[in-house]
Amino acid sequence: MSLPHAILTALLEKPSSGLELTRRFDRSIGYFWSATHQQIYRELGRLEAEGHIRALAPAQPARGQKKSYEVLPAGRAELARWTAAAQDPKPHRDALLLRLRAAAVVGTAGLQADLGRHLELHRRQLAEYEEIERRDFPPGRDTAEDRLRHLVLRAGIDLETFWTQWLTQALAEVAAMPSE
Amino acid sequence: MSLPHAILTALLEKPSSGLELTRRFDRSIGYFWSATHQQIYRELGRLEAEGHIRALAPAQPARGQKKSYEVLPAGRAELARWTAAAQDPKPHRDALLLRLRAAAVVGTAGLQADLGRHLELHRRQLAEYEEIERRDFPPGRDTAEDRLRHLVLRAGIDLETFWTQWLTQALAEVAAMPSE
DNA sequence: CTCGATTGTGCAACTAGTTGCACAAGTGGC
DNA sequence: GCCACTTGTGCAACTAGTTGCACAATCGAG
Repeated sequence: MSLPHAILTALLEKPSSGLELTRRFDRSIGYFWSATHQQIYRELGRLEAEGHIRALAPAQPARGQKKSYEVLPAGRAELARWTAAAQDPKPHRDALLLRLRAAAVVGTAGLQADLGRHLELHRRQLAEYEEIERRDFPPGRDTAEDRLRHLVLRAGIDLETFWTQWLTQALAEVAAMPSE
Repeated sequence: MSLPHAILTALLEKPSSGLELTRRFDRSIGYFWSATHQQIYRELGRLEAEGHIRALAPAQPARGQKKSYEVLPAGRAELARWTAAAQDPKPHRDALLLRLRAAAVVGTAGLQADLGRHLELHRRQLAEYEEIERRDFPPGRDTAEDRLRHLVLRAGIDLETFWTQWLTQALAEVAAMPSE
């Protein structure tokens, strides 16, 4: 139940419209929370109904027009409450690890190509995060907020680094046992 | 849509009853796929209806009794098909990273305790995986299946290692900015 | 000026996973 | 003998996330 809180965080960092939020969720926010535009619009509606956010009146109201939202005090309070509350980690599920384990039983035929594709995807993601790091966290800036945000980005970078290494090794293993 | 395939993999490794599966999902299978007993029973029913698995007749049939399942050829074929099929990685969501990012905006008050709790949980999980590694993968054994399964376990170990390190660092950062 | 592509917003239906409960059968203590 | 506890199985309702579609406004090319 964290999508509303992800949206509150994003809106506190910068008031945005649904589409702007969608873009930010695809970019930097994506490394700890992802959401489609449909989810986001639905949730914006709920948050507004609950009085946690409100739409900023556009210059000339018209249909099909950008609506920007800002967080109300009640929304900020809810986010602070949620952030401080104890929460159990969600169990993880990783289809790729499962497939490798399955391959130990039914054979590795056909697996290699997709492992390579995943490796490439993770490499690209890693490059993107490193680009964000260069742009948003140049050496020198050192406020408390920056250090926290940088720490979160580092998690994204280190995880992608791990996956590229692991997939490289997995590919080598699978290549060494042709189709079994 | 991978729970059925997780169950097929587990049953191929060793035919089991619903409860035995539940236990195995809580233990070693848990590091790449988790499921509750309710999910497992529901899915066993579906897999049986589809002709992918079948119940082994118990010695003396009675209600409320263990039913063991084994995989049929159709089930094995379906698992092989799924393993080889290209699949896009699922977007990840991590509430803890989100909370840290939120804390950069609304303050870190109250966060420290839960970070410590998570660190402890990951330490324990790590210890458990390392125990499994010692027990199931002693040096020397080297079949193809073993190498694949060991690789999967290594992913679990390395990820837990990463999280313990990251959380240690996060705790240090948060401690250095008291309540903000 | 107009038609097709893009931008921006949104509903509806579906799927997967979670939570809460129920109930039968066996097991150990008193 | 019976009551509380554990084991094993399962249904039903709910929640979160995904997929598929729709439709208005705007913008750029011919």
